[in-house]
Amino acid sequence: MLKIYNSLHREKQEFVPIVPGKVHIYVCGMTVYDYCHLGHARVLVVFDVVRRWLRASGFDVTYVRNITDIDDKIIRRAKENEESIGQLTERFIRFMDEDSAALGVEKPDFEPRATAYVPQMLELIGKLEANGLAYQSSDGDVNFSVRKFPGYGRLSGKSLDDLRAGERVDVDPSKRDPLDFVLWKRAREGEPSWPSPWGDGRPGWHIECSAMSQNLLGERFDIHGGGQDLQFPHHENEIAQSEGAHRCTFVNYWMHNGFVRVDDEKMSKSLGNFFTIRTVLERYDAEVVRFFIVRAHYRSPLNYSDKHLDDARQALSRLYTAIRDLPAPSGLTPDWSEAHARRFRAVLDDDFNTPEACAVLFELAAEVNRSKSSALAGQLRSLAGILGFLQRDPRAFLQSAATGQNDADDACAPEKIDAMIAQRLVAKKERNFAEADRIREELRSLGVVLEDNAEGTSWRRA
RNA sequence: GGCGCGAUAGCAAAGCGGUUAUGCACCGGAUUGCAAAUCCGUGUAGGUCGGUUCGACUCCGGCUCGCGCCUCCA
Repeated sequence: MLKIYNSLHREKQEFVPIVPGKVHIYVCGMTVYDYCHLGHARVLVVFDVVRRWLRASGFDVTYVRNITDIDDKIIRRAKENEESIGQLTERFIRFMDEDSAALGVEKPDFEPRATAYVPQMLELIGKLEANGLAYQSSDGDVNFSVRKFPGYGRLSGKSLDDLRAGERVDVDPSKRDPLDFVLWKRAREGEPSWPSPWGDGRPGWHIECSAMSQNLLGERFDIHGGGQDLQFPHHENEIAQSEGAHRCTFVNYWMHNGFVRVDDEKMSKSLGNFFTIRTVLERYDAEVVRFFIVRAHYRSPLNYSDKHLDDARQALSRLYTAIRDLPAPSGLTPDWSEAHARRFRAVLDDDFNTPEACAVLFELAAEVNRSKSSALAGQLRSLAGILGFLQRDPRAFLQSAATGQNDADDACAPEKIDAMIAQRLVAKKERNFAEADRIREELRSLGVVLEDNAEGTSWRRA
């Protein structure tokens, strides 16, 4: 029985899908005007794991992750770059696809783009107006009237009056309440716009997700996810819009992943302390980055540093080492009756406890090392596969370049390493251990570790 | 100011009212020509002050410190 921590109720709840056997998930994706950073990597990976686990649990999952391809920052960036909005967004969508593929994140079933759903947004705004929840202000924008929606603030645990007291932005005098948010922005010179009953303009940010989720998943669906920073105001506003228009519960389970931090501060664009995924991938294996993310609980903060990634690499190496010399094809289905698999299932069913699931994998790895059992090695591989790792050829992983190293570097090329191993073997046969050790030390200084065993000598990168 | 989250060993990170988390690092032993890998084993915890309890890292309260949201943000 799966339990999910529901942000809406601040407690773990038994997961009951709306339609038995089916799960509909919507996750807020990226605004595509720049490279994805590690914070984005975390949302991508966290909900990829959620999706994989639901599927492994037998659910038929429909997973939607949207793309915001029109907003203030996109317009500004395109102007700065002197390119069209389409050129800018297409490029960063491609980069996002590359980054997520590298991290082992499966493509969502649907990746709706905001610009393709403007008619649906207008329809939704029309409903809100008809329900007395939207009004056009004197400056032409259409706003949502938060005071008219009784449940406003429930998800974020805020009351309108508390929010008011903490007001930190200049009040827009055209709004009836300072917290009213824009549904439709009137057209401005030099900005893209669409025709609408309220005049030419473009959509506000929040209305996108309400329109796209409704069109792809229905007026009510199972799980809505996103980063913690979207809880307020974005998700609060989505609830107000969707429930205000349809008069029914919008989402049953709200899930929010914790932030990635740098030096105990949130990694964000505004703070300028972010690392892009591709920068990190220049120095670390993508699977290591994924493992680093999965090893922490999705709701906890995750501190980024080279040291932590080095640690993750060592840990993942242990798992790959366990299956290195045993025939364990990838792509197997776990034997769910086996003890480790049962524990693995139990901990993931408890609000996706991936750190505990990793602990189970390490215990299983120790068992594999003791027993040399191919069946257990296959079990290890198939369980790890559910979390999206341990599917590569173990040698390929262990011999892949570690931090700051490069396969193209002559001294580190595999052929060169093999040649030196052959030389060392000759020295060993002649019982010239001084020479054998010298060669081993030379490789060691190049970051290559030799391991002698019954079958011969194998190597890996430190 | 309002609302919320957290404080676990050298580092990272979980569960749990009493019995080994786990990984990295470290130490001892086995193994090895010596190593590495692996196995066996030891050690290192639970911010602070109280309370509940036969018993608390785990529940409750105060305090201290840190973080987040309240403005765009995954």
